[in-house]
Amino acid sequence: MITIKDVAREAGVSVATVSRVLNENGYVGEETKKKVQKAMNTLNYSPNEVARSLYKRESKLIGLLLPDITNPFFPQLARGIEDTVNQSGYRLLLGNSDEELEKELDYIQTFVQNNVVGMISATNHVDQNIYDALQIPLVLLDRTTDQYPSVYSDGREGGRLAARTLIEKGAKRITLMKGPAHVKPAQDRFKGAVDVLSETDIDFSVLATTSYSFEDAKGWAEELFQKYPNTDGVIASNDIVGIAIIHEALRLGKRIPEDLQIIGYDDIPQSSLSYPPLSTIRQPAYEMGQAAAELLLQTIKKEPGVETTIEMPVEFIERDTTRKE
Amino acid sequence: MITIKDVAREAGVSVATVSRVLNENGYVGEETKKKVQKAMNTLNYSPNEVARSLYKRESKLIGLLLPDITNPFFPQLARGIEDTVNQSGYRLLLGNSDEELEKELDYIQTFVQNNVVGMISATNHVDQNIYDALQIPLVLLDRTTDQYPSVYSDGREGGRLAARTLIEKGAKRITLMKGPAHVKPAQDRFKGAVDVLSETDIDFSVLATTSYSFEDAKGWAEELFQKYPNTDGVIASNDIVGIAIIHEALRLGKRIPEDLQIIGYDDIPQSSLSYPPLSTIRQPAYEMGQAAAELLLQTIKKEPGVETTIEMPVEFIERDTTRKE
DNA sequence: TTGAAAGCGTTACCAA
DNA sequence: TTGGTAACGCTTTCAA
Repeated sequence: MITIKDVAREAGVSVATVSRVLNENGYVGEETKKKVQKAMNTLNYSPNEVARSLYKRESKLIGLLLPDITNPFFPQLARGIEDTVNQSGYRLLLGNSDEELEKELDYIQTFVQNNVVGMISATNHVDQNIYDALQIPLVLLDRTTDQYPSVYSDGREGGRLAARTLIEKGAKRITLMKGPAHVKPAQDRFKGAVDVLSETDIDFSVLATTSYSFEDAKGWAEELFQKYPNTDGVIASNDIVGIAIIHEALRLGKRIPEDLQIIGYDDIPQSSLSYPPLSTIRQPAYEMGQAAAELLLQTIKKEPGVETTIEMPVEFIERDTTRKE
Repeated sequence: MITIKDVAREAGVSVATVSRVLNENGYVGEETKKKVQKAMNTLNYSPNEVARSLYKRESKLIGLLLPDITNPFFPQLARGIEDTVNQSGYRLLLGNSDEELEKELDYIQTFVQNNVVGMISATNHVDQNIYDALQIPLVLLDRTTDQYPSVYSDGREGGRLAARTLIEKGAKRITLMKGPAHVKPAQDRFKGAVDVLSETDIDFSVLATTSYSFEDAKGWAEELFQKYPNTDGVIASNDIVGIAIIHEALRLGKRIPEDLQIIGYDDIPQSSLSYPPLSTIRQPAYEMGQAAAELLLQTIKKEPGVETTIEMPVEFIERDTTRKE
C-alpha cells in the first residue's frame, strides 16, 4: 500500500506538505506542489479513507437502510440517492431491514461504527426513538415522522386519487386492499381511499394484506375473488399485487376494464409492461431518492433554511385497467 | 463518542485489557472480564470500526459492484450476498456501474480506500486487467473469466435449452434476440441458442438489442414484429423483454402460445405474474449470490481447496407462453 | 512556505 | 494476568 509517507519521500518533502497539496489547503509553493503531484502520479497514490475518517471522525460514507431491495420500488429510490450523493463524492453502505427492528438496529450500529456522515432510512421504527441519541444527520424516506427531515409522497392524496378515479370511472362495488398495518405509507393511502369512499353511497369492502412480496401477491389475488367475486373495481395495495390481480381476473375470464377496473400503486417500471398495462398511482421514486439525498447533503453542510419536510406529488397514470370514456 | 479509554477508566483497567476482552484473546482474569463487560454495558460502548480497520488494514466491509440494481435480476443477487456475508459480520459497500468503465474504476478505488476485505463484481471489464494489481480477494459474479474465482450460471446451456425447448414445442420460424454485445452472459446464451438452431432445418432470424432497460423493452418488442411479423417462437434476451413481447403480441391480436411461443431468461419474480405467465430459463439468482458470498468468505479465510469456479445450473420453467404437450 | 509532532481509536508486542 | 506504548495513515497545530 502506497502511503503519504512514500509520496513524501519520493517528492523530498514532509508528509505535512503532501497532505496540504492533497487537501488543497494551507500554503504550498508552486514548485513544491508540482513535485508532490508528480510523485503522487508516479506512485499512483490514493489516500486511505480509513485514516482520514479516523482523524476527522467522519467518513465519506452514507448509510442507506431500506426494507427490501427486492421490492422494485426501492431500487429506484436507491439509484436516485446513489446518483446524487456520488456527485459529492459520497458512497453508500447498504442495508436491508426486512422491516425487522433487530436488523435495523444492527445496521444503524454499523453505520455509526463506520463514521458515516449521514444516513437515509426508510423505516417503520422511528417512533421507537432508535435514532434520537445519534448525532448523525438523518433523512427519513418514504416512511416518515415530523421529528426528522423527511421525504415522502402524499399517500393520503394518493389513496383519495385512486378512490376518486375509480368512482368517476363508474365502479360500483369497490374492493380496497389494505397493506401491512405496520407500514405507515400503506396505511396513509388506505385512509385516503376510505376518506373518499365513505363520503359516497358506493359499496366497498376491505381486504387486508400483510405483505408486499411477489410470492404472496398471487395468494391475495385469489383471496380477493373468493371473498368478493362481484367486485368491479379494485384499489390494489401496490403494483405487484395489482398485476397479480390482473392475472387472476383474466384467468377467471373477467374482461378488463369492462367487468373489472384495477388501480395499482407506485408505478414501478414493470407496471407498464403488464397486459393490459396497469393504471396506477405514481410515486416519483427516483426523484424521491434524489430529494432525500439533496436534503441530507444540505443537512451535512449545515446549509441554512433547509426545508425539513418534502412532500412529493402523486399522480394518476392512466393506462388500460381503467375505463377511458 | 464512547471510546475504549472511557471503558477502561470506568472499569479501572487499562485499554489493553479492555481490548483483550473485546477480542476475546490474551489472558484476562474472570473478575476483570466481568468488570469490563459491565463497564461496556453501562456506557453502551461499541468499538470504532474505523480505528480497527486502520490498524488491521482490513475492515468488515465488502465491496459489491453491480451493473444496475434497477434491473430486477440484480437485487436478488445482492440479497443472496448480503444475507450470507451478514452472518459473518460483514457489511456491503454498494456501487452501480451502469456498465461504464469509469464508474467501475471509481468504485474499485473507493473499495480499496476503505480497506474492504473483499469484493464481488458483476462486470464486463475484467479483461482490461482492472483487478490485477489489487491485493484483495475478488469473486466475479454472473460475468466471468477464468482469471478469478467466479460464480455464474451456464448461459450456453441456457441458450441451448431455450432453443431446444422451442423446437420441441413446434416453433417453425424462430426469432432469436441477441443481448448487448459487451455483456458476456448475454452472448453466451445467444451462442448456445445458435448452436442448437444451426443444427436444425428450422428458419431463424436474429434481432440485436442493445440494452436491457424497461424503457427500451417496448421498443424491441415493436421492432420484433415489424421485422418478423410471422415469427412463431421468440427467444427473448431476458424476462423484461419477454414480458414486453407478450404484451405487444397480445396487442397485435396474436394468441399465446397457439400463434406465438415465447421463452424468457432469468426468471425474475415478476415473470410469473405476467399474463400469460412467462415460460423462461431460470437462473438461480439468490443462490448465485449466496454461492459468490461463500466463495469470497472462503477466500478471505484462506480456506484450502476452494473451488474457484462455480457453475450454477439453469432450468426451464414451464409456464403458459409455451405449448404444453 | 515548510516541517515536526500530536492525536484520531484501536490492537499487539513487550515488560512487569 | 495486567499495563504501557508503538503503530496503523492521515490531518492540523505550532514553531521555525
